[in-house]
Amino acid sequence: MTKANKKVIQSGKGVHERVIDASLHLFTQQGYFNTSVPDIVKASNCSTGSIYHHFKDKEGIANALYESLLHRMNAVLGEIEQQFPTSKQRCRAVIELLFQLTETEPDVMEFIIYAKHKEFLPGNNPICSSRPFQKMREFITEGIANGELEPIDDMVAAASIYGGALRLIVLRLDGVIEHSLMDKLDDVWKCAWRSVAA
Amino acid sequence: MTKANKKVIQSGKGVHERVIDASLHLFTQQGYFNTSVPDIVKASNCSTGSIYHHFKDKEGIANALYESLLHRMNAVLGEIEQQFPTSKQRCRAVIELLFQLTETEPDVMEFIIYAKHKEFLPGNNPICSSRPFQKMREFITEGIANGELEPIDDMVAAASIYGGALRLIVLRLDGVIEHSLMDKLDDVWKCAWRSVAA
DNA sequence: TTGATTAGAATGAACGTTCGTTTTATAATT
DNA sequence: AATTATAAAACGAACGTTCATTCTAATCAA
Repeated sequence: MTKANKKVIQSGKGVHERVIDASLHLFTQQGYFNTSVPDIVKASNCSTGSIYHHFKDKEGIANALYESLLHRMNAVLGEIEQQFPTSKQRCRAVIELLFQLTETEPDVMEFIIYAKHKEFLPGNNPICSSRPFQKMREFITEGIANGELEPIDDMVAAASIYGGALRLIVLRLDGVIEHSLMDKLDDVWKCAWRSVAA
Repeated sequence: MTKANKKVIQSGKGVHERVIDASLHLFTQQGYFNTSVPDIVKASNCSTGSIYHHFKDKEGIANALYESLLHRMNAVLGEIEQQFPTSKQRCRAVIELLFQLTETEPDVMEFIIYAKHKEFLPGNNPICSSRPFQKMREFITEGIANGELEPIDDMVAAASIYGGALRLIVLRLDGVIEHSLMDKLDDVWKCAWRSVAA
């Protein structure tokens, strides 16, 4: 890697957790292939041998990281499913979750969005980039099945909203459009969302 | 790389062009870091020395590839600017260009979208993923400046449409949502676009 | 012949991984 | 309670491999 990446994980946690934390940070900051195992060693405050005691190989770290985030994400999605009875409420909750994540845990969000990309993780893990969106589609499909949502228009509208949320996240991360315009778009999408799901 | 990637560039072209062609294909197929220089040697039917005679290093190949695509893209955008006088027409043309590219030259499109990602190209080249979108914003800004477009609503709407186009491309590439739904979304966006830019 | 281009073997640095050892934690025995 | 025994975990130097790059010889074009 290029320059010093000072963020060193505190030593209260165990090796597994420290490596996962460090990897999430390094992989999202520099990418998988730009992050060497020695980099992870330094950032996690663990030794090489210790890491290879807990993980099969470098790819194993990435997989464990993915599992960890998927697990967390599934837990949150499960809560949403429990807490909200209707499909509309659930969809809204997922969108709000995504909005919230972009602000509170950008690393996680970037991982969710980009993890599928060929050079972010070795191998193909199509699911990992789209878990919340998969769930979203489930909600929509169920809602249509039990008559909560109208078959065509609502589906398109909801999918449109969900697409909008994704777009917002992608663009915000990429810095393609500036923040003031982004805020206006936020309003547009929220307004559209309200009209569909209110 | 892992398996044989049979696509070999024809020998009618020169070294520079063959390497660029092969790199575009390999980088978009496998990614920059998964593509070794020997891979490029095989795919381009050039020798190692020949490649290093024409390019400074591997990163130089990626940069030249980027320059090449940027050049082509600027040419097309220039034509659009010449051909269409109004901002609305120009914006529409850019979107149509993007739609068209996803079908005729998926490699180029994938490059435009993903080139900025940390692991696709070394270094940061913020411009390269967003050239058409930059131009789009120019058109919008100009349109507002000379009164062609209404300051607030049209800007948001147009940006929304352009975001939609981007979203379509991203999602189609990722296969996140299936094609039938995608077609419906296409209709939604085209309809929205018509109402704004007609 | 001379300079530019091509060729591919040689090189050295960097990487992921392994391995023998040491340390720490837990259990068993006296 | 003190000592020994056993296992798990941590360590980091060393290894083999791969990669980008260089180098020297061969080839082509003028």
